[in-house]
Amino acid sequence: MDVKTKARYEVRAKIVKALAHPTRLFIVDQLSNHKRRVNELTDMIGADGSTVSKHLSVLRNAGIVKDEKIGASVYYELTTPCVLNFFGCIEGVLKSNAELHLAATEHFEIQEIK
Amino acid sequence: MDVKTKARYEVRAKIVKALAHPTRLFIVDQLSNHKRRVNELTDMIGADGSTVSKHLSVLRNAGIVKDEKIGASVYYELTTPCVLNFFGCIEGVLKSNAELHLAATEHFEIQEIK
DNA sequence: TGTAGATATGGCAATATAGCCAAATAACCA
DNA sequence: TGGTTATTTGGCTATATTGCCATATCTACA
Repeated sequence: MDVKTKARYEVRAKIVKALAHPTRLFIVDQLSNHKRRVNELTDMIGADGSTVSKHLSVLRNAGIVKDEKIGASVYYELTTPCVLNFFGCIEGVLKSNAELHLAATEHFEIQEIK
Repeated sequence: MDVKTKARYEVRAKIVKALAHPTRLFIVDQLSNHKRRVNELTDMIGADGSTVSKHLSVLRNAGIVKDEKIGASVYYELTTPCVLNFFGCIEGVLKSNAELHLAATEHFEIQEIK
């Protein structure tokens, strides 16, 4: 893999990596409809404020969310609704996994009966 | 976030995490058209065979690829073409990042001229 | 059977990530 | 100004991930 190709995949991996955490997926999901204050997100998540703040900065560095300061609060919103497509993609994989698992289970049962 | 919701996001994060590496994105891309032998992938990637094998097992554990042994070789293929949608999603974020960056640059230049 | 080729696994060191606490910064208001 | 709230940052430890080497496993085939 040449240097240029490698760089290409690294840029893309950075974005995927930013989404690769349950809390950050939750945040993206919550931002799909409304802007939210850090505070609101912290309450929903139930983690330390500093932890949530760091997750938000990972998302911001990847360009997935942007922030806007209003008064003492900081509001976060999705940079582009595109990311929501990720959820559809994930569901697709989950669905196919479920089907495979079901098939495997059925196969196992048939073997048991034999 | 209650236990059930948390579990829900953890399952999804596991799949995203499996894709969150440049080499693994490359592999998925390569598998989008053909099945490939481990050997072929190793040659294309230019890493140690054991390294590639471990990346493949990460993808397999997440249900993203499946393997089939034919003779002495193991062929890998995508479990579902769904994952290819990920690339479209990523490009969407990259595009929006590029636009933001452009806008930020323009804004900076205007300020400089003032 | 023995040897070669293809793949997977165990183990290890380097590095990255996560989450908490404490402290810094910023905005608001009495 | 001083206190209060909202958010971020620094620092630390625990844990996870990566990638290489050496080694094991499996298949083919001489």
